[in-house]
Amino acid sequence: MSFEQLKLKNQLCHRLYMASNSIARAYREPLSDLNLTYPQYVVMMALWEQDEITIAELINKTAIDGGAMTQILKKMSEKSLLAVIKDEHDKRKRLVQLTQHGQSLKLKAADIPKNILCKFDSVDATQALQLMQLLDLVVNDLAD
Amino acid sequence: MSFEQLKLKNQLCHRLYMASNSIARAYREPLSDLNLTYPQYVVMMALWEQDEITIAELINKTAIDGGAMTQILKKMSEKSLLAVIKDEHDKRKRLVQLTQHGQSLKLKAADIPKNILCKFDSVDATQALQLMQLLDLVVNDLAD
DNA sequence: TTATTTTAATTTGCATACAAAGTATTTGCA
DNA sequence: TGCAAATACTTTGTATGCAAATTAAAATAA
Repeated sequence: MSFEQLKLKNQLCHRLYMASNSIARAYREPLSDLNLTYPQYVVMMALWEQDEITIAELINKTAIDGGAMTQILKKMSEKSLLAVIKDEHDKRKRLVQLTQHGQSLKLKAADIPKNILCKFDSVDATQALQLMQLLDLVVNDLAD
Repeated sequence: MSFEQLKLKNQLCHRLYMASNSIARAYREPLSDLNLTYPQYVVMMALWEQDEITIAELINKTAIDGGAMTQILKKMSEKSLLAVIKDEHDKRKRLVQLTQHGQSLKLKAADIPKNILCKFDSVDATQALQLMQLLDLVVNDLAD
């Protein structure tokens, strides 16, 4: 039996694994200038879009695991990028708030997406969009 | 300034991050029956295709990090799925060899791909193929 | 109101990623 | 031949990703 379905070349998941790792690796260098890891950068992007949201909302926006989020926020807090403050209305919740420093970093980050995209010689804008749409289908089908 | 390029909805990388995590999570349950993690399953698939290859070749096929590979092989060796043996021709190299148990697991794994694919209600075979081709472009563009 | 359930976070233990440093061999070149 | 450079791995330290257990507080039911 050939077991075609078990060959690596036919594995969508393995492609995603490689692509996700490759692209995250590509971000490492530009992000190291900002002293951010990729998940930390994702948190920053979420907060630049909407500041002062609960941890649960941040988890929802970023799809970062809750247990990891606690650690990530702790480290980012130590770097004075943000502060985690209590929600007076609901003491179970905590709000995440960018510091001045965290807000100002947005300007320095503005060029990063362009610097990553220029590494794609074989993928044009149309294909990138198509790729994102297909990935959305995958994520939605696997949600819950 | 709107900084459209920094919004999460426009990030290819974040899509890949979510999709890769989602699909790896989907594999957890079926793989737990085989007592395998996803990266371990990738190693098994590589070895089912070609047994008795060097660690370097295994790293090349799977795109798993070298440092991680050492640990993964150690755990898999402890589970008697494979053995890491010396290459007599080049003492720097080590060969990875499936055990009988490791080989026989292929039969039990044969149904896994089908069980994952059936979770995709919105992605047909054509789209899955297209997605894999686009991911290959991304990986190739980012290689080295 | 009190007990039960649900929600929001944190903690813990295990398994990778990854960069960088270290070790053992082998190659290649002067 | 002898030694620097390249290879093949392993080790170490940091940062997640994830499931499961735990803690605290709010919501809901009896």
